[in-house]
Amino acid sequence: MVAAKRPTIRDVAEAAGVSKSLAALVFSTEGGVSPDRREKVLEAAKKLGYTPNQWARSLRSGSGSFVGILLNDLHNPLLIQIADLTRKILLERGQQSFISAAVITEKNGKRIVDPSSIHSLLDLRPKALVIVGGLPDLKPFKQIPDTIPVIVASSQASSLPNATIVRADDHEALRLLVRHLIELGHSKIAYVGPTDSENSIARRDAYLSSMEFFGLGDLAVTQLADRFEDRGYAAAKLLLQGANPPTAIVAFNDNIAFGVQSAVQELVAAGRNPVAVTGFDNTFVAELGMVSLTSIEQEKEAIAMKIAEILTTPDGVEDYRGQEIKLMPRLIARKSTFRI
Amino acid sequence: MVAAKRPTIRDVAEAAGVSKSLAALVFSTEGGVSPDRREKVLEAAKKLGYTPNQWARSLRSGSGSFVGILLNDLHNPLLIQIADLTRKILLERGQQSFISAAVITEKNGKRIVDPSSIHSLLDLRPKALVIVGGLPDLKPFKQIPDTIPVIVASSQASSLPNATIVRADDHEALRLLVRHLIELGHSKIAYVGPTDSENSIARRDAYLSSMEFFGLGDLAVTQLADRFEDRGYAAAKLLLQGANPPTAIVAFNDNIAFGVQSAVQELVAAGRNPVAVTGFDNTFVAELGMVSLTSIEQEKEAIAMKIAEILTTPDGVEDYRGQEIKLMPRLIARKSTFRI
DNA sequence: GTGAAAGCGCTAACAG
DNA sequence: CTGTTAGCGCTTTCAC
Repeated sequence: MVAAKRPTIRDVAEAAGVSKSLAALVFSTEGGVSPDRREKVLEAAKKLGYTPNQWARSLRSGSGSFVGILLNDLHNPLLIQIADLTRKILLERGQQSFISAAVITEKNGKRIVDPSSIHSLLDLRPKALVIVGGLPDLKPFKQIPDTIPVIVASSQASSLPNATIVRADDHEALRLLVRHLIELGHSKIAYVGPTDSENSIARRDAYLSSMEFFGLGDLAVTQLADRFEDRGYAAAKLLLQGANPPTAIVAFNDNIAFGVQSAVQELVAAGRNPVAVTGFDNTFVAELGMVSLTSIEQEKEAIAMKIAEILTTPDGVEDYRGQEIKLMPRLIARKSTFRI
Repeated sequence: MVAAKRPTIRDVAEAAGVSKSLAALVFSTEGGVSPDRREKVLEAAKKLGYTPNQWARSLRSGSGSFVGILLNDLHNPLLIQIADLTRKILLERGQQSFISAAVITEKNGKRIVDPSSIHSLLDLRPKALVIVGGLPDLKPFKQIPDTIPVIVASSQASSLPNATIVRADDHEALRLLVRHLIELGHSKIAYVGPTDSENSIARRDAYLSSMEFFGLGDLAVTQLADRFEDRGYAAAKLLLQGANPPTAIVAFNDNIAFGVQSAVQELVAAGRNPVAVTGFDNTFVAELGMVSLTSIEQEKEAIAMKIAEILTTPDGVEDYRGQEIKLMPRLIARKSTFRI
């Protein structure tokens, strides 16, 4: 709260005794200005605390020099970590980025999209856009002009045919989970999760085909649950109180798994045998000693690194346009899974 | 990915057969345009999918019509919730907002401030700025010009004398916690937390004065711990393995409390008596059945509501300038605290 | 190498 | 009520 107003290029030019355009040249090009004048301008800029207004810049030049990052769910620690890592790597490589969120999550977990914030970010004219995480429906992003490349992280995006997709291989992840449980002696392995999006349907299908793959197709059971803890809790109760209950439950994500864990914990307190539980995303909560949830690490660093690489390589965005990059997931075993 | 380019006011004007300025008038004022022409313009706008570019608008008019929200830690669920709630209420009241983050949190928890993103948001010329959450040092925000009002949520901000502060009353919160534990029969109540910021020092002091207030001043013990789970774990180990260990531990926040809980859990597994644990912030993790942590609810909705009220009331920002608004916190008792 | 002038998309102060 | 004009902060021809 100090300067009444940011200094403009004009202020700098005046202080340096040159024209506005010359001062501008100093900040936008390498050469073209005589060393002594360049020096003078930089000095004046420093004294005044001048930084170019990048928005005015992108307004004039049609496209800015920054990458826009759009976070689709502030409440999902996985997405936050991917976004933060991406930002950090880009920063290290000298690539400016600007992060924003288009989605407001309500207390009940309903996500409302604010289309004007998508507009707003686009109006800033990013040179590329990174969309982190999925939505039940990615249609709001169809308004993105073809001229700006899009990278989608950790989600499918069939409605965005030109986008580059970087995400973990769900089929491989589910195979890891099912195999892990089988190795621990389980066979009655159930699945709990939503089917409200491309992502969630694909993951459930991956569960089914993994069960099939390991010869357990007949034992496959799926139970619907929205992506929140209490829904996982309810779904698990349903499964475990039914006839022929599973000995292991694979949850769509960590959040749902936490609910499943609560349900299991209650039943154990009532004298029942424990049930193995697995999550997905390996959020920081899964790691907590009190929770200790076996989960799937989506290799957030690798995802972030890949995104940064695409964005900072010449022609990177061109080369990967429309492609889907699947990264190997990793299983993190914790106390929630055990030998039967 | 459809339109090659966003339509401008010119395109609309042309399509409607009027001048650019007349078309502009339709979007910026209520009256001043004849009904039939207004109709024509709106129709053309709809057909072309035109939306005003608000950044060009704020560039020209010196100040935009939106409120900037700056999130200081994407990894703190409390701050996210406050930000999201604020956004939602503002949206309902027709007040545009634009959210961004100036801080990148590294894996080890270190927070690095990207000053250029503060610049960037300021260059957008928000009509007001909401800073959600604190930092070890709020100095990077000193660059905010006096002309734009600042509201700080859930943090102190003595370095920003003109800012309005909306936060929970820490003294009251600590009084609630200590009293709760005393009522459960505890007296050896220790405190674990950092002292790396105004906030954290104030909270520790609030603990000390609460202990004093209840006549337990001689039993007060504080143990330093950075704001991360593993630091809480280590600090708790230290406390509990020392001579005359506490029967209850008050943690600076939920995150640290989770670590404390892990340490307690381990000792219980080894045959020791359980120790009561309390957190602060009532994040969604505290609520999980596996965790069930007694915590302090900062009344996020009340905070968000107050912020929205200040921002949407005429002269609201003026009336509250430089003031600190303390809201009553609420204790949420869960299984982590019990009768001794 | 340097400066003048035009213009990004918009608004605000004018004149018709 | 309508249209013209100038200009936000910047870049980018284009002459000098």
